[in-house]
Amino acid sequence: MKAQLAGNSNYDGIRSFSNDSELIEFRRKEIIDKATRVFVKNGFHQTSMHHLAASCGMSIGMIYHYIGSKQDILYLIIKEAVHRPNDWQQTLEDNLKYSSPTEVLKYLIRQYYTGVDNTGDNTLFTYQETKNLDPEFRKTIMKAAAEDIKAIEKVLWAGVEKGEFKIANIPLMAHNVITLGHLWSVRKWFLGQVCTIEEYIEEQTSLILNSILVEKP
Amino acid sequence: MKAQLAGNSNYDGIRSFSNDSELIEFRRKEIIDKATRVFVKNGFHQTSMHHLAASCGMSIGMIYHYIGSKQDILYLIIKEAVHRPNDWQQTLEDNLKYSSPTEVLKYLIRQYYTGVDNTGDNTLFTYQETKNLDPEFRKTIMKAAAEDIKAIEKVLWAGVEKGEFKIANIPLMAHNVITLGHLWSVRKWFLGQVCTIEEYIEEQTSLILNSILVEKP
Amino acid sequence: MKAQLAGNSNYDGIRSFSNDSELIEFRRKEIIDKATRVFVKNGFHQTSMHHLAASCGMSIGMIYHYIGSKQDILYLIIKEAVHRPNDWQQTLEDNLKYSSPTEVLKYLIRQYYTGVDNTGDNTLFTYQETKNLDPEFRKTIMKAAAEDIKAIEKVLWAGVEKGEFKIANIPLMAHNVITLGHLWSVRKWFLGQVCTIEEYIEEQTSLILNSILVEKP
Amino acid sequence: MKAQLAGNSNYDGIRSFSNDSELIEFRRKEIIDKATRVFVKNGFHQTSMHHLAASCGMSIGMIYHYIGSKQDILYLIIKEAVHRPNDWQQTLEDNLKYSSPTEVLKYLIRQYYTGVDNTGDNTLFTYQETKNLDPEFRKTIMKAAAEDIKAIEKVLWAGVEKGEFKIANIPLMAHNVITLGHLWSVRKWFLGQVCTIEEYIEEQTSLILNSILVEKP
DNA sequence: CATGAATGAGGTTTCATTCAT
DNA sequence: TATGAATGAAACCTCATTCAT
Repeated sequence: MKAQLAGNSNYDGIRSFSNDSELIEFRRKEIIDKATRVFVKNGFHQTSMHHLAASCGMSIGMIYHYIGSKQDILYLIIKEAVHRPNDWQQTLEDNLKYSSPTEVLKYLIRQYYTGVDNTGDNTLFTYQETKNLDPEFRKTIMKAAAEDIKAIEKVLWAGVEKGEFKIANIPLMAHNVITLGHLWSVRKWFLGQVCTIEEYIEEQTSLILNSILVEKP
Repeated sequence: MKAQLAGNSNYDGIRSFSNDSELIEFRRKEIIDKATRVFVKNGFHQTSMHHLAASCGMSIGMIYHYIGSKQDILYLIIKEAVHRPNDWQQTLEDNLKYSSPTEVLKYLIRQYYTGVDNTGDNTLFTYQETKNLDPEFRKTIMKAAAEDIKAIEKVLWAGVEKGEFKIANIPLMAHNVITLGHLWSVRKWFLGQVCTIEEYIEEQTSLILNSILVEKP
Repeated sequence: MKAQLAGNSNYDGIRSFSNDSELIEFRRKEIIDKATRVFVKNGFHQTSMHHLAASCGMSIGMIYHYIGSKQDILYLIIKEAVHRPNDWQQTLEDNLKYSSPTEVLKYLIRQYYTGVDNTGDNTLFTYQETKNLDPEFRKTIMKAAAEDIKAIEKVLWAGVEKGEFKIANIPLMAHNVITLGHLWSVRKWFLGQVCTIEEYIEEQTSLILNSILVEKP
Repeated sequence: MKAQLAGNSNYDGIRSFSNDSELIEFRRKEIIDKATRVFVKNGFHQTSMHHLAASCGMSIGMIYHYIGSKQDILYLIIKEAVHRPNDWQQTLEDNLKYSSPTEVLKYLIRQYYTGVDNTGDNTLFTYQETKNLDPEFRKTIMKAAAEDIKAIEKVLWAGVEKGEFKIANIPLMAHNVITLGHLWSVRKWFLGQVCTIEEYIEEQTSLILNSILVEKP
């Protein structure tokens, strides 16, 4: 394994001084995980790299071996938060073949809301800090967010076509499905007092279905 | 030995160097109004006092005559944003005497959502920056937010008692009423593409009513 | 004198946070003067802003009120070093009307070399640090340097036209006139041991005249 | 208690971790050659060891096996640049026995200037970076530079003694011979536009001879 | 009352050098 | 012998706040 223009490589669009992509991925995961916790707790701007390094149990220099800038960390955190719940999109098509849109929607809501609950405060963080990203990064994030909504729209369309749903504004309703999930994270400080995540999923599912089902339950 | 440390009074919990409370209120309003616009546009941390002073058409020194710190400005902005839509709370009791809960709820939703729309990006700002407040300030803000929900709960209770509504979890539903209003501000970047504020109010009103009305429309 | 978009102004192509152009000029002169001495002594990269501020008897923040970056200081120093000896260019045309090119050339050499001697180590500094400038700045400096040579070319041309001089390559000879002046500064560590500036001027003048005069002295 | 601190020998005044002097010399040559190119292009301070290692096709650790510090590399580069054109000094004595001082001087100028042209930007680099050396190193370099001038002085003296030359200040004239050679490198950006190295040698040779020859050509 | 020049601690980031592998 | 991950001091620069005028 020769020359390779050592150092100053570029992994996943973000500068690194290592060429060992496995190590990069490993260290970045470490950094992102810790940074998420610290940033969510104290805020992005309030957390200094000094403090972050201490929290990571790394030296400052080490962080900058695997990451280009503080901004990049923010980007990676938000990107992960936005992309993680997307896994369900892949199985969506399959599900629609074998189950009724109503069942698929119920299933998706449960999957997505559970995902949001599991990511802890990441979703809240995304809501709060996306605006601090460079425009280019912000665009990427918003596109990813729009895709979530697109996926829900597909299910709603399927339901309308099969005569199960009646919906005035499909994109708006899809948006409601997604953002009512986010709200669990954003307003946990209040909602946690009035219900569990299970109850929340139940209630919000019925809120939505009540509004779109042709044959009311 | 001088008589007294000149200025340095305390108005509304925030330091000022003036003793003329009318002037303090006047200047603070000026500052808050301009600061809201600038902070919402550029973010709290990204805006320097230098930039803020320029945007206010004031000197830095002048701002510090009427305000104790940059944090104080943030607090005053958020306090205003949270309190402004609360006006409707006062007329709520009266309305319930003369109209059906359904009508009152419809009216409140329209009032509240229109208020959110009018405050521009303030609601979004509050979502993003509340965490930057000192804990003491943050508590005050969250209490005010909880009061909004309490007010909606009253209407829902009234509806349940009169047999118009059937609601599994009243606080959760009240929360939905309020936060679906906030979403218009927080997700305007997406929602603005699929509907107007009028349509949004209509759709969300029917979403909620569909779910709670005993006699479906 | 109203608004004026306080702060963050731009004076002479370089950022400043003051709007008082007289003060800017005064402070910048202070900074440049001290910085020249320190940079010449210790080198540009070896001198920290901390050290520079101490040498200026200012705080770091104060320097950054009147200057955009460390680079800007370098630029201003070099610009001054290049522009200062240029004063003679203006009187050049007049001189050529009333005196013989030979006399004018003698006079110019004396003026220019004396100027170089007076600027102390600035010329040396310019030779050493121009490459550290941003390309844009470097271009400006090199253009200014080329103008010096152009001015000397004029005199040589006049001499050739009047039949006083015979020169194979005028730009090269003009270049020699200028750079032999610079050499006094660049190699003072050696030349200072073998002659005074007066003798240097005398010897180099005769070196040049010997080579170009049609009637050898 | 280990036998000896492994490696850590000292070759040519500069630390190395190897004891194989042939290998040291081989590696150092590699390093110096590449470093010269990179430092000349980007500047000493602007080039990181990271970048240098990449340019050398070596690891950082390997460089530090054969060299004590970044400074040491600078010293070795400059030392080489100063010493390389010195080869002619050895044949100088012989030449003076069989040829006239005028011919020897002509020959030396051609040799020296051609040498400067061949070393590319090394001479310029030496001009710019010598000051960055530690005082001790700098002294060594300046002594070597003074020797060049001494060598030229010998030829001039010989010419004066034989009645071929008439020179007011021999060290100054010797200095001119050398530094007019350096100028080709330092001011190539300008001179390259007005003549070739061949023309430059011709013109400068006649500039000098015109001034010192007793019998003008 | 009003100004904005001045401060300097603390922010992010770089990079020469070391050392475990 | 050879590597490059890891370190952390120190660099440049920002900005909330003060205070003399």
